[in-house]
Amino acid sequence: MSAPRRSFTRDDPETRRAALIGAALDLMAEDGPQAATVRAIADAAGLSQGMIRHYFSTKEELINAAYQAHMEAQLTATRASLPADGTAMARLARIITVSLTPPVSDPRTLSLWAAFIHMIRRDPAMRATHERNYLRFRDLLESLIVAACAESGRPVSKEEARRLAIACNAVLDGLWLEGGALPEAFAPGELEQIGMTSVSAILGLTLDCEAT
Amino acid sequence: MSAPRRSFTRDDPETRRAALIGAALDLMAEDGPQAATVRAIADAAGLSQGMIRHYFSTKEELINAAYQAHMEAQLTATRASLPADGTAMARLARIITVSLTPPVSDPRTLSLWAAFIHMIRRDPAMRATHERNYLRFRDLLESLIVAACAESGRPVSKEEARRLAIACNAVLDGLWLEGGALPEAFAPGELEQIGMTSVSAILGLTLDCEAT
DNA sequence: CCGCTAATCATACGATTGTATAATTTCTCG
DNA sequence: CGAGAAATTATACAATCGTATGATTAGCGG
Repeated sequence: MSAPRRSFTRDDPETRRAALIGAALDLMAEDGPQAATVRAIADAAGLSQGMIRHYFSTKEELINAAYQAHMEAQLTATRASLPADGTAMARLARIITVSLTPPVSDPRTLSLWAAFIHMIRRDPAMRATHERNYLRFRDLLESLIVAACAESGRPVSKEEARRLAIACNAVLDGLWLEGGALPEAFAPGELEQIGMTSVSAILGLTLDCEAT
Repeated sequence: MSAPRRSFTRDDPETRRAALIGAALDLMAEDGPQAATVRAIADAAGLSQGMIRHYFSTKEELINAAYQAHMEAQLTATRASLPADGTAMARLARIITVSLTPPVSDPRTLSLWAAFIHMIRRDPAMRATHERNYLRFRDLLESLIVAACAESGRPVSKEEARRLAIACNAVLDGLWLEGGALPEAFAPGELEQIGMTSVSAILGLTLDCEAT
């Protein structure tokens, strides 16, 4: 006589995949990549460990899907937060704020990014995903920069736009990195303010910190 | 009748520790933290796996020592590359170049940093090591900024110096990160040039790219 | 309402992990 | 030059890893 097998309900494959992906991301963000074992992931998703290989042909495939989902969500959230109307300057200011506040900028996101770096370096598919999303964000930033500069009567050349986008992106990345690694080393709002004035200085503009 | 045990020579404890640390760093940089198993580390160091627990009370202690050694080496190398004489502006320009070229800025270093980041978050000892080294570099940068600004007749307040140091450090970190993650996405010397002009813009100075 | 299919659970398996311990070799010192 | 201490190797061990497989149950079509 053995213990009864626990009951369960069937669910949509898409829902199950999303649950597994979410659990994997949570574990990697919280305790690093080595914490995301098949048992821990299944447990966190409230499923048995067999489900991972039922919905993904291998654990690595699940991790790849998780990375893709994470990057997609970040970029989509950033895009959605930008006001459709208003000045280009306001939109530029807004993307700076969004990039330097949770959920884009926080220890969890930084930890997650670090967890994926090695896979990015080795796996060509993940590398392609990374490059695509990085360039998409930088292009978005570059378009905002070009528009903001034009708005204030300072048109920039193509090469200059590229350099400015790389520079401003670096400021955001650097502040994002430092804020994520040492959250309490900075006063609330300090990183956003520094980001705002630094981008202003680099572009030769005056961004309003109050801009939404 | 069994195979003869392989011969060995005794060595200085410091040399052995350095060999194990170096092997651990190599493995983590190349294939990620999960590749740095006790067997792989000992193998790469040309020793048997027992040596790890003979020289370190646990594997985690070895990893901590490796992180400390890595950070120390980076900061020391950066410091050593700065000219003792010359203008403060030249020294500032120099630290930008050093921070954005190998061996400080390359995929290996980025990979290594990523491997350590989640340990930094969880382990208080590693967190302290990180915070100490990060602030030491930022203080160095800040002192150079203050000196360079004073040199050009623009004294800065204490609070302004802190903000400028954070901003310039962010530029360097961001370019370091992007260059490490996508090395071939940038032309040779491009990141250094962008770093130089960005820092110049943030500080309101004119740094010479030719400065040694 | 019943049986069939597939989703789900449970468990097993070999490989690998960090750690512990025993067996050996090297070197130092009287 | 020979014995004792320390360094080093080799092996064992329990835990855990990703994967594989078989048993069971939920939900749907007849």
